[in-house]
Amino acid sequence: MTIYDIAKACGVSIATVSRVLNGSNKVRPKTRDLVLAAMQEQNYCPNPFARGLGLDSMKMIGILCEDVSDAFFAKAVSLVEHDLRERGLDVILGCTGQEVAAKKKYLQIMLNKHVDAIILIGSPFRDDVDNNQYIVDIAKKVPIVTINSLMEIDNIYCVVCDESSSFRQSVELLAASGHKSILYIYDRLTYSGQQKIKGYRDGLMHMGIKENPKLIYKVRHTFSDTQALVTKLLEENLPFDAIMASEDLLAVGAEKALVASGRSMPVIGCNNSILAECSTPTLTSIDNRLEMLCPNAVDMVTKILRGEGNALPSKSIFPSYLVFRDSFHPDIFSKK
Amino acid sequence: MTIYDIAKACGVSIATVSRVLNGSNKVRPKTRDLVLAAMQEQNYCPNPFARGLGLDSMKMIGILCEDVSDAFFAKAVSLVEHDLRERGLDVILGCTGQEVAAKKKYLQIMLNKHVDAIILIGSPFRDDVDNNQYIVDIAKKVPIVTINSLMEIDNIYCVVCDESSSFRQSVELLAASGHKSILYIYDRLTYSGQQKIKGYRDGLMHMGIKENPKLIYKVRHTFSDTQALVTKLLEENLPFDAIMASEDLLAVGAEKALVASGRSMPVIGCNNSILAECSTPTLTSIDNRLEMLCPNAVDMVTKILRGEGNALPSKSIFPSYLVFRDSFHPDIFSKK
DNA sequence: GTGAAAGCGCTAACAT
DNA sequence: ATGTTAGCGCTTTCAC
Repeated sequence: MTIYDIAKACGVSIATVSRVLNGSNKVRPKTRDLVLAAMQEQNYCPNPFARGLGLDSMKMIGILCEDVSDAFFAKAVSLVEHDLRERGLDVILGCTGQEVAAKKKYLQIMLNKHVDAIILIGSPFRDDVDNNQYIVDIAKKVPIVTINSLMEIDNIYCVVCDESSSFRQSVELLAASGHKSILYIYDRLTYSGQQKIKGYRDGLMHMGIKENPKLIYKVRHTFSDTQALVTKLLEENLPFDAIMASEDLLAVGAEKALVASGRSMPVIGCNNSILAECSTPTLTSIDNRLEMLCPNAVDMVTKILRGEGNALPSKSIFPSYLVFRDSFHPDIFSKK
Repeated sequence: MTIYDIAKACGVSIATVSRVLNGSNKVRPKTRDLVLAAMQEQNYCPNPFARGLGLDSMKMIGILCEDVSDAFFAKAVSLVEHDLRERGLDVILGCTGQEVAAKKKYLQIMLNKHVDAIILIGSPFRDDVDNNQYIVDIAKKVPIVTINSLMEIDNIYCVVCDESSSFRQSVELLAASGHKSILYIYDRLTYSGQQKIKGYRDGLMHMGIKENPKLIYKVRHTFSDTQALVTKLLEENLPFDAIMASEDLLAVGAEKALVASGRSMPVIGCNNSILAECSTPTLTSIDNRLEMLCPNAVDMVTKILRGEGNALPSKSIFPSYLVFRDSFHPDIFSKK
């Protein structure tokens, strides 16, 4: 079933069929209806490869993230996919893992597949000169929209959440309620990771608290490692009276350690994920607004594809906010 | 950069270039090396659309699931993507949601995109005659491999986990340790959902326990609804002394209700997800072996694409197993 | 073993 | 408003 069959059936040329296919207005309504009817009847569907060949586009958007099995990325992919689909855009998914080499490979794969645009979720590159150069080159060939990652590169549009301010606010609320020795646990210093710790430090500074390097720990991105760490710190009697973590997963590990040791203190996580709801106590968490970032990113993509890229902000910053649950509430956790 | 450029640079015809591109053996090694070198040097990469047009294949596999933001689907997608990628196959992702109409639409989209195969994760269709007919038709046009869904349809290969037996085993272990009034909470009766409840019932029967319909509840796929339900049942003094749930998410909700009410009894979930590790108490859960199912499914896809489909089992069944954690251990939970 | 040439199904410039 | 035709970049007969 090709354009030729439809043309023949309607007694018109393939050009006319192609026109109605592409919604050209240079076709008489009556003819259009005729063609449309034939398409309907014969259940015609244009060959995407042929179309791709001609237009150099198959209306596919590459989505790259480190790991869809992670709740944060999974949610982002889900939101993005939904919105892209609504606009008739298909999603080709790549899970890069954390290695820079693999990420480059994936970008190249997307490029080779001639995707119309790439949405990068999370911070895929370090700020090494080399790596930046690489992505600069890619961005020259295909528009890139990043979600929660910031880079000042031509043809790259960044949609980020200002997590920093909520981290800062958290510190301030904790300090205001008497908790000034705040353990900070993080796993990685991606763009987002840097913003978070910056917020933590800003908060300390603003409250006139001197940063204590012994209260800052880097762990692997696992629940159990964090649990083990906090358990150890508690045993060592490291003096801290609150815990903040860069991710819910880590925060939950910390909570487990607290519960096991019979201790209690405020804990604040980030991502406002299902883990925050399920954990015990339920976890106060920073919501980084994927529900806003993702649609916004998709919106940018569609505008870029319409050629309206130059009317778009290179950075869009959304506010984050704190969702209070049992692990910390500003009212109830004041030290007496 | 096209095949013509390479041909010109090597002083051969495009046919020869095409041959080395496709690994034909009808080309002299020396010529091959020449062409290969030129490709390397000029950084040539074949246009996938043109290739697609000729071969009617872009080496893309459609992956369909209801919702990647769900931990179970996310894990499956992650595993499948990884293995497909290893074989040079790309993933085009579709999140269908639960409505049958949407699922049909997505299948059609994949068909229209001329994917080489479709991997269906979870049970997408009910067993209505109509719906089956629909997927029968699709399966005639593109091979389908399902993960954790069973349908006896030509050209559909099913890779499933026998969750039933672990549900049965769970009931038996519970009963053996004195817990014979087992609350069963489920959200949906997909293929997998049916197997699970069947296992529950088989277990009861095997242990000579009469099934009590008042102990079986259907809830929405949310943590909080389950929590609310169990809280209510506890308040009503419904007599049950253990809880099984079709999913970890529900089981965690049940645990929350128990903890809040100060009660304690065995709880068993399913999926062995991160939730099972993070919850309090940690959740005994049934592992449905995605790590085995997914690679197996991908393996089938590659074989089908090589034309070895007829040498493949139409159903592959993997065993599940119980992972014991704090919420139930056969040794420690015996009623005295 | 290699080349010439005919498609694959569509888009778009050009002609009418 | 509609038709003709030349590509798009590759695969694949069919000759040689």
